[in-house]
Amino acid sequence: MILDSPESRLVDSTLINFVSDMNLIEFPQKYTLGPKQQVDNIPPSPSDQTRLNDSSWSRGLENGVRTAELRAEHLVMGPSRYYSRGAHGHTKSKRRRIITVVQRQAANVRERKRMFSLNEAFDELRRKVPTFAYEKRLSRIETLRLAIVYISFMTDLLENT
DNA sequence: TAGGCCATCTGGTCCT
DNA sequence: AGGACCAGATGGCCTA
Repeated sequence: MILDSPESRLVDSTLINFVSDMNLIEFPQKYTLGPKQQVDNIPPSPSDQTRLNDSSWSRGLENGVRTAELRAEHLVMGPSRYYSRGAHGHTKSKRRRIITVVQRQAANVRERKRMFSLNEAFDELRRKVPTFAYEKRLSRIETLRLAIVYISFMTDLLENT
């Protein structure tokens, strides 16, 4: 967080104390980049333009493909259609929605895009909450909790000035 | 090695 | 009918 004006510097030092005092975040003993950053250098799949900035696209895709292969034996009742198993597998389902493999794949792509936009929002939120530069990347739950505390802190600050 | 975190797939439900 | 949203399941990666 870079702030230039005197007021901003005051707020900035306050924020540093705020972050230091917080018990919410457990600061790591080591501040080195983990091997996960190496994974981030894996080139994106050229076939999917929506995943250009997704760090774990490659391994996730491989994982997903394997998962899909494992489940295909149970879920695919034919060469090109998926059948719903119902809420508990054996109970009678209200509506059985039959979709084609193409529809299932399209739904998977939509879901990936949806999760990607969700993660973009998390990244934006990470940039808004104060952390030390050398701190490890906040997890999603840590980001949410820190944002809650940060908003409460700033609200109190405004009310008391 | 266990646990945390994450990406993805999947099917159910809701909404347009 | 089809898309959005959600939660459960699964497996990989990383760290203590």
